[in-house]
Amino acid sequence: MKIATWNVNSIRTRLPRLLAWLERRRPDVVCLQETKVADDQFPFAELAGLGYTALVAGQQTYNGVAVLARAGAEAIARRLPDEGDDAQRRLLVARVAGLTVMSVYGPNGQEVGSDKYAYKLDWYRRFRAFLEASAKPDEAVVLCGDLNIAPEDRDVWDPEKWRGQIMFSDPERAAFHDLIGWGLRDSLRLHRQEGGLFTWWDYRAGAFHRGWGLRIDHVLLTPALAARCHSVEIDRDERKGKKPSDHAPVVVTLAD
DNA sequence: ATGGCTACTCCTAGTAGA
Repeated sequence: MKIATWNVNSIRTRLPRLLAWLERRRPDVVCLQETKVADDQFPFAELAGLGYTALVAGQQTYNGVAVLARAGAEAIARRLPDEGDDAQRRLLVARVAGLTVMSVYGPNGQEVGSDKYAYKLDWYRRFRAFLEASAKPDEAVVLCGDLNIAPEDRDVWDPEKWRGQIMFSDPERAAFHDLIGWGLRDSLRLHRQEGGLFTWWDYRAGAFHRGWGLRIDHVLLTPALAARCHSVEIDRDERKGKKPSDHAPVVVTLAD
């Protein structure tokens, strides 16, 4: 079983690449972030053409998450419990093939010390409480998404330059480790220990070409699923070519 | 070559991303 996560940075702009990638990769479940589209404009028909049903929690212009599945899928939650109808769409929880799948788009935070940074830390506090209230570590839970946090020095192209900056500040890293502490494993680190494994590269200054990346997109697994995790791949090729997202997909393979 | 931002909007300038 293949489970993937990809921040597509607009599903409408990325649709040709997304469809080609789905045809080639054939993942069973895909968590998408930054779809940037209202639910009534989501490209359901194009995805159905490849055999995928889509659950969506979208909004116009900003944010927006989705779960694509080749099997039947049921939405469990589309926002945090304390949020209203006007909430930023950053969370979709689904039941798919006996798994609880969470597509998460963590807030960016803009700059350490800003209002958005405070929102980011508060969002993670509230998400952590939701996780604890709605799931158990001995269940089959897959937390996928663009968390906008690089957990460790080896996840950043230049740790000294990034230390204390947005996505790499100590409180953000603590928020990530607090998720791990609930009972999740960082799937990539089950298999790969080296640095330089990045999932995001800035569009500017030829960052991809120069290897200036961060690992901020993650697939976290509860122990029962970690034991079934064969491999984790970052599809760097999706960052190449015409009109790429600034994020690459991450694909996890689980034994059946 | 993997290339020097991109995508959005009550759209041509301002905001957000990370």
